[in-house]
Amino acid sequence: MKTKDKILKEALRLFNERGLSQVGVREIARSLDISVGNLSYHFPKKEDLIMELLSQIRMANDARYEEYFEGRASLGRFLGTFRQIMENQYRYRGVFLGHDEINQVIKKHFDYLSIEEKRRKFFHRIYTDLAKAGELKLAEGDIEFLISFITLFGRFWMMEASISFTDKSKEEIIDHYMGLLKKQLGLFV
Amino acid sequence: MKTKDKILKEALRLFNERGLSQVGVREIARSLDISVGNLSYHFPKKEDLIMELLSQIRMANDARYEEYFEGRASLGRFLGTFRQIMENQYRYRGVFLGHDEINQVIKKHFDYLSIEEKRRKFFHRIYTDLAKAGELKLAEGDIEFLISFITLFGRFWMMEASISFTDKSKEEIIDHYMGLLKKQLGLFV
DNA sequence: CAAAACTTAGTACAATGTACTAAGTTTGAA
DNA sequence: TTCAAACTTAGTACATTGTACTAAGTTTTG
Repeated sequence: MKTKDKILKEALRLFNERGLSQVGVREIARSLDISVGNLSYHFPKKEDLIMELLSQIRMANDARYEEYFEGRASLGRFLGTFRQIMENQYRYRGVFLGHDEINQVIKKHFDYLSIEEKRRKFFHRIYTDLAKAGELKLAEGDIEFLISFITLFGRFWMMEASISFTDKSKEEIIDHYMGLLKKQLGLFV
Repeated sequence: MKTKDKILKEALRLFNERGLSQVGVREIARSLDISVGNLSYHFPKKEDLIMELLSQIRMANDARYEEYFEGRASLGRFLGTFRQIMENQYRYRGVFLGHDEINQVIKKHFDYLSIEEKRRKFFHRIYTDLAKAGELKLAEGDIEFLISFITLFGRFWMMEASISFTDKSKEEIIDHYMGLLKKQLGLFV
């Protein structure tokens, strides 16, 4: 294997282990028994390394989608494709994960599992009450689904916004995401 | 205002401006015209500062939820509460945002808006085809909703997993999130 | 009034990303 | 085979970062 590929492979391994920001170029070089100068020859900046990994993900994902479009449209096929995408993302998880100080700080200082537990109970109560009051019609499993939805949603809507809506105002952004939440809950009215 | 509060306020302002990892303790001190030693007296570690801000968010949010629980259960009231939560999160967005190298790298090197556009068209086609094939029953606005959902979902399921499911295997994690996606799409079958 | 709380300026250290040099080695095309 | 390009090495250097400490002052408060 070419040194360049070795670097990419080992870097991804280390990123998956500890996260993007926790792995320095010196460590990647040390782990491969090559010099920093060598690594620097192939990837002058850490960014270049990350970019290469990102390109690999994109190419792999694009290939999956193209495969999908070649066949007939079916829910089963789509779900299969999406699962492959997820597997692929997981393979490169280090590129996406652990690069955030914040979650590390939270995990270090808060009893995060109990916060999670509390949050679940919170929403469970909210949805149960709404069902009792006749505001929502919830079947078996719906509550768990809605809890998962709002957990993911509440945690990441703002990151999503910072990526997708760079030029929108606070009000527009919040309106947009409130619209999503309303629509989602509206499916159970 | 006490110095401690001044520090918190200015730190948040800078974090909101450029993101957690882009603002150093020296800059916060300089910006306030106080010494690093002084800042260090109040917050020995940057983490301590972040923790304080996080606590403020939590307290504010908890207060909103408690208010909600004091009144009667209604969808409208819940949505109102959630909007307040979102406003609050937005106020502290710097603590959550921009702390990730990855999005900065992506935005710097890729034409991100066109990728976004392409992704939307991708999913638009997928859902339209599925509707035509009779696999999904989609009314006005449903497609936009599903696109927004899968965009958020596909981007953040893994981060969510890294927070919520620390002990689960890859297969279990992917199964769980595939379950959510199936359930969501199942609502339109 | 005295102690506690606060503030200052300054130093220090290890780690990081980045950048460069001068020298060798390997490899592939003419 | 030859020779230039591609690759690899070890080492140096620099600015920036989080973190930690000191010794000295000032302000606040019980």
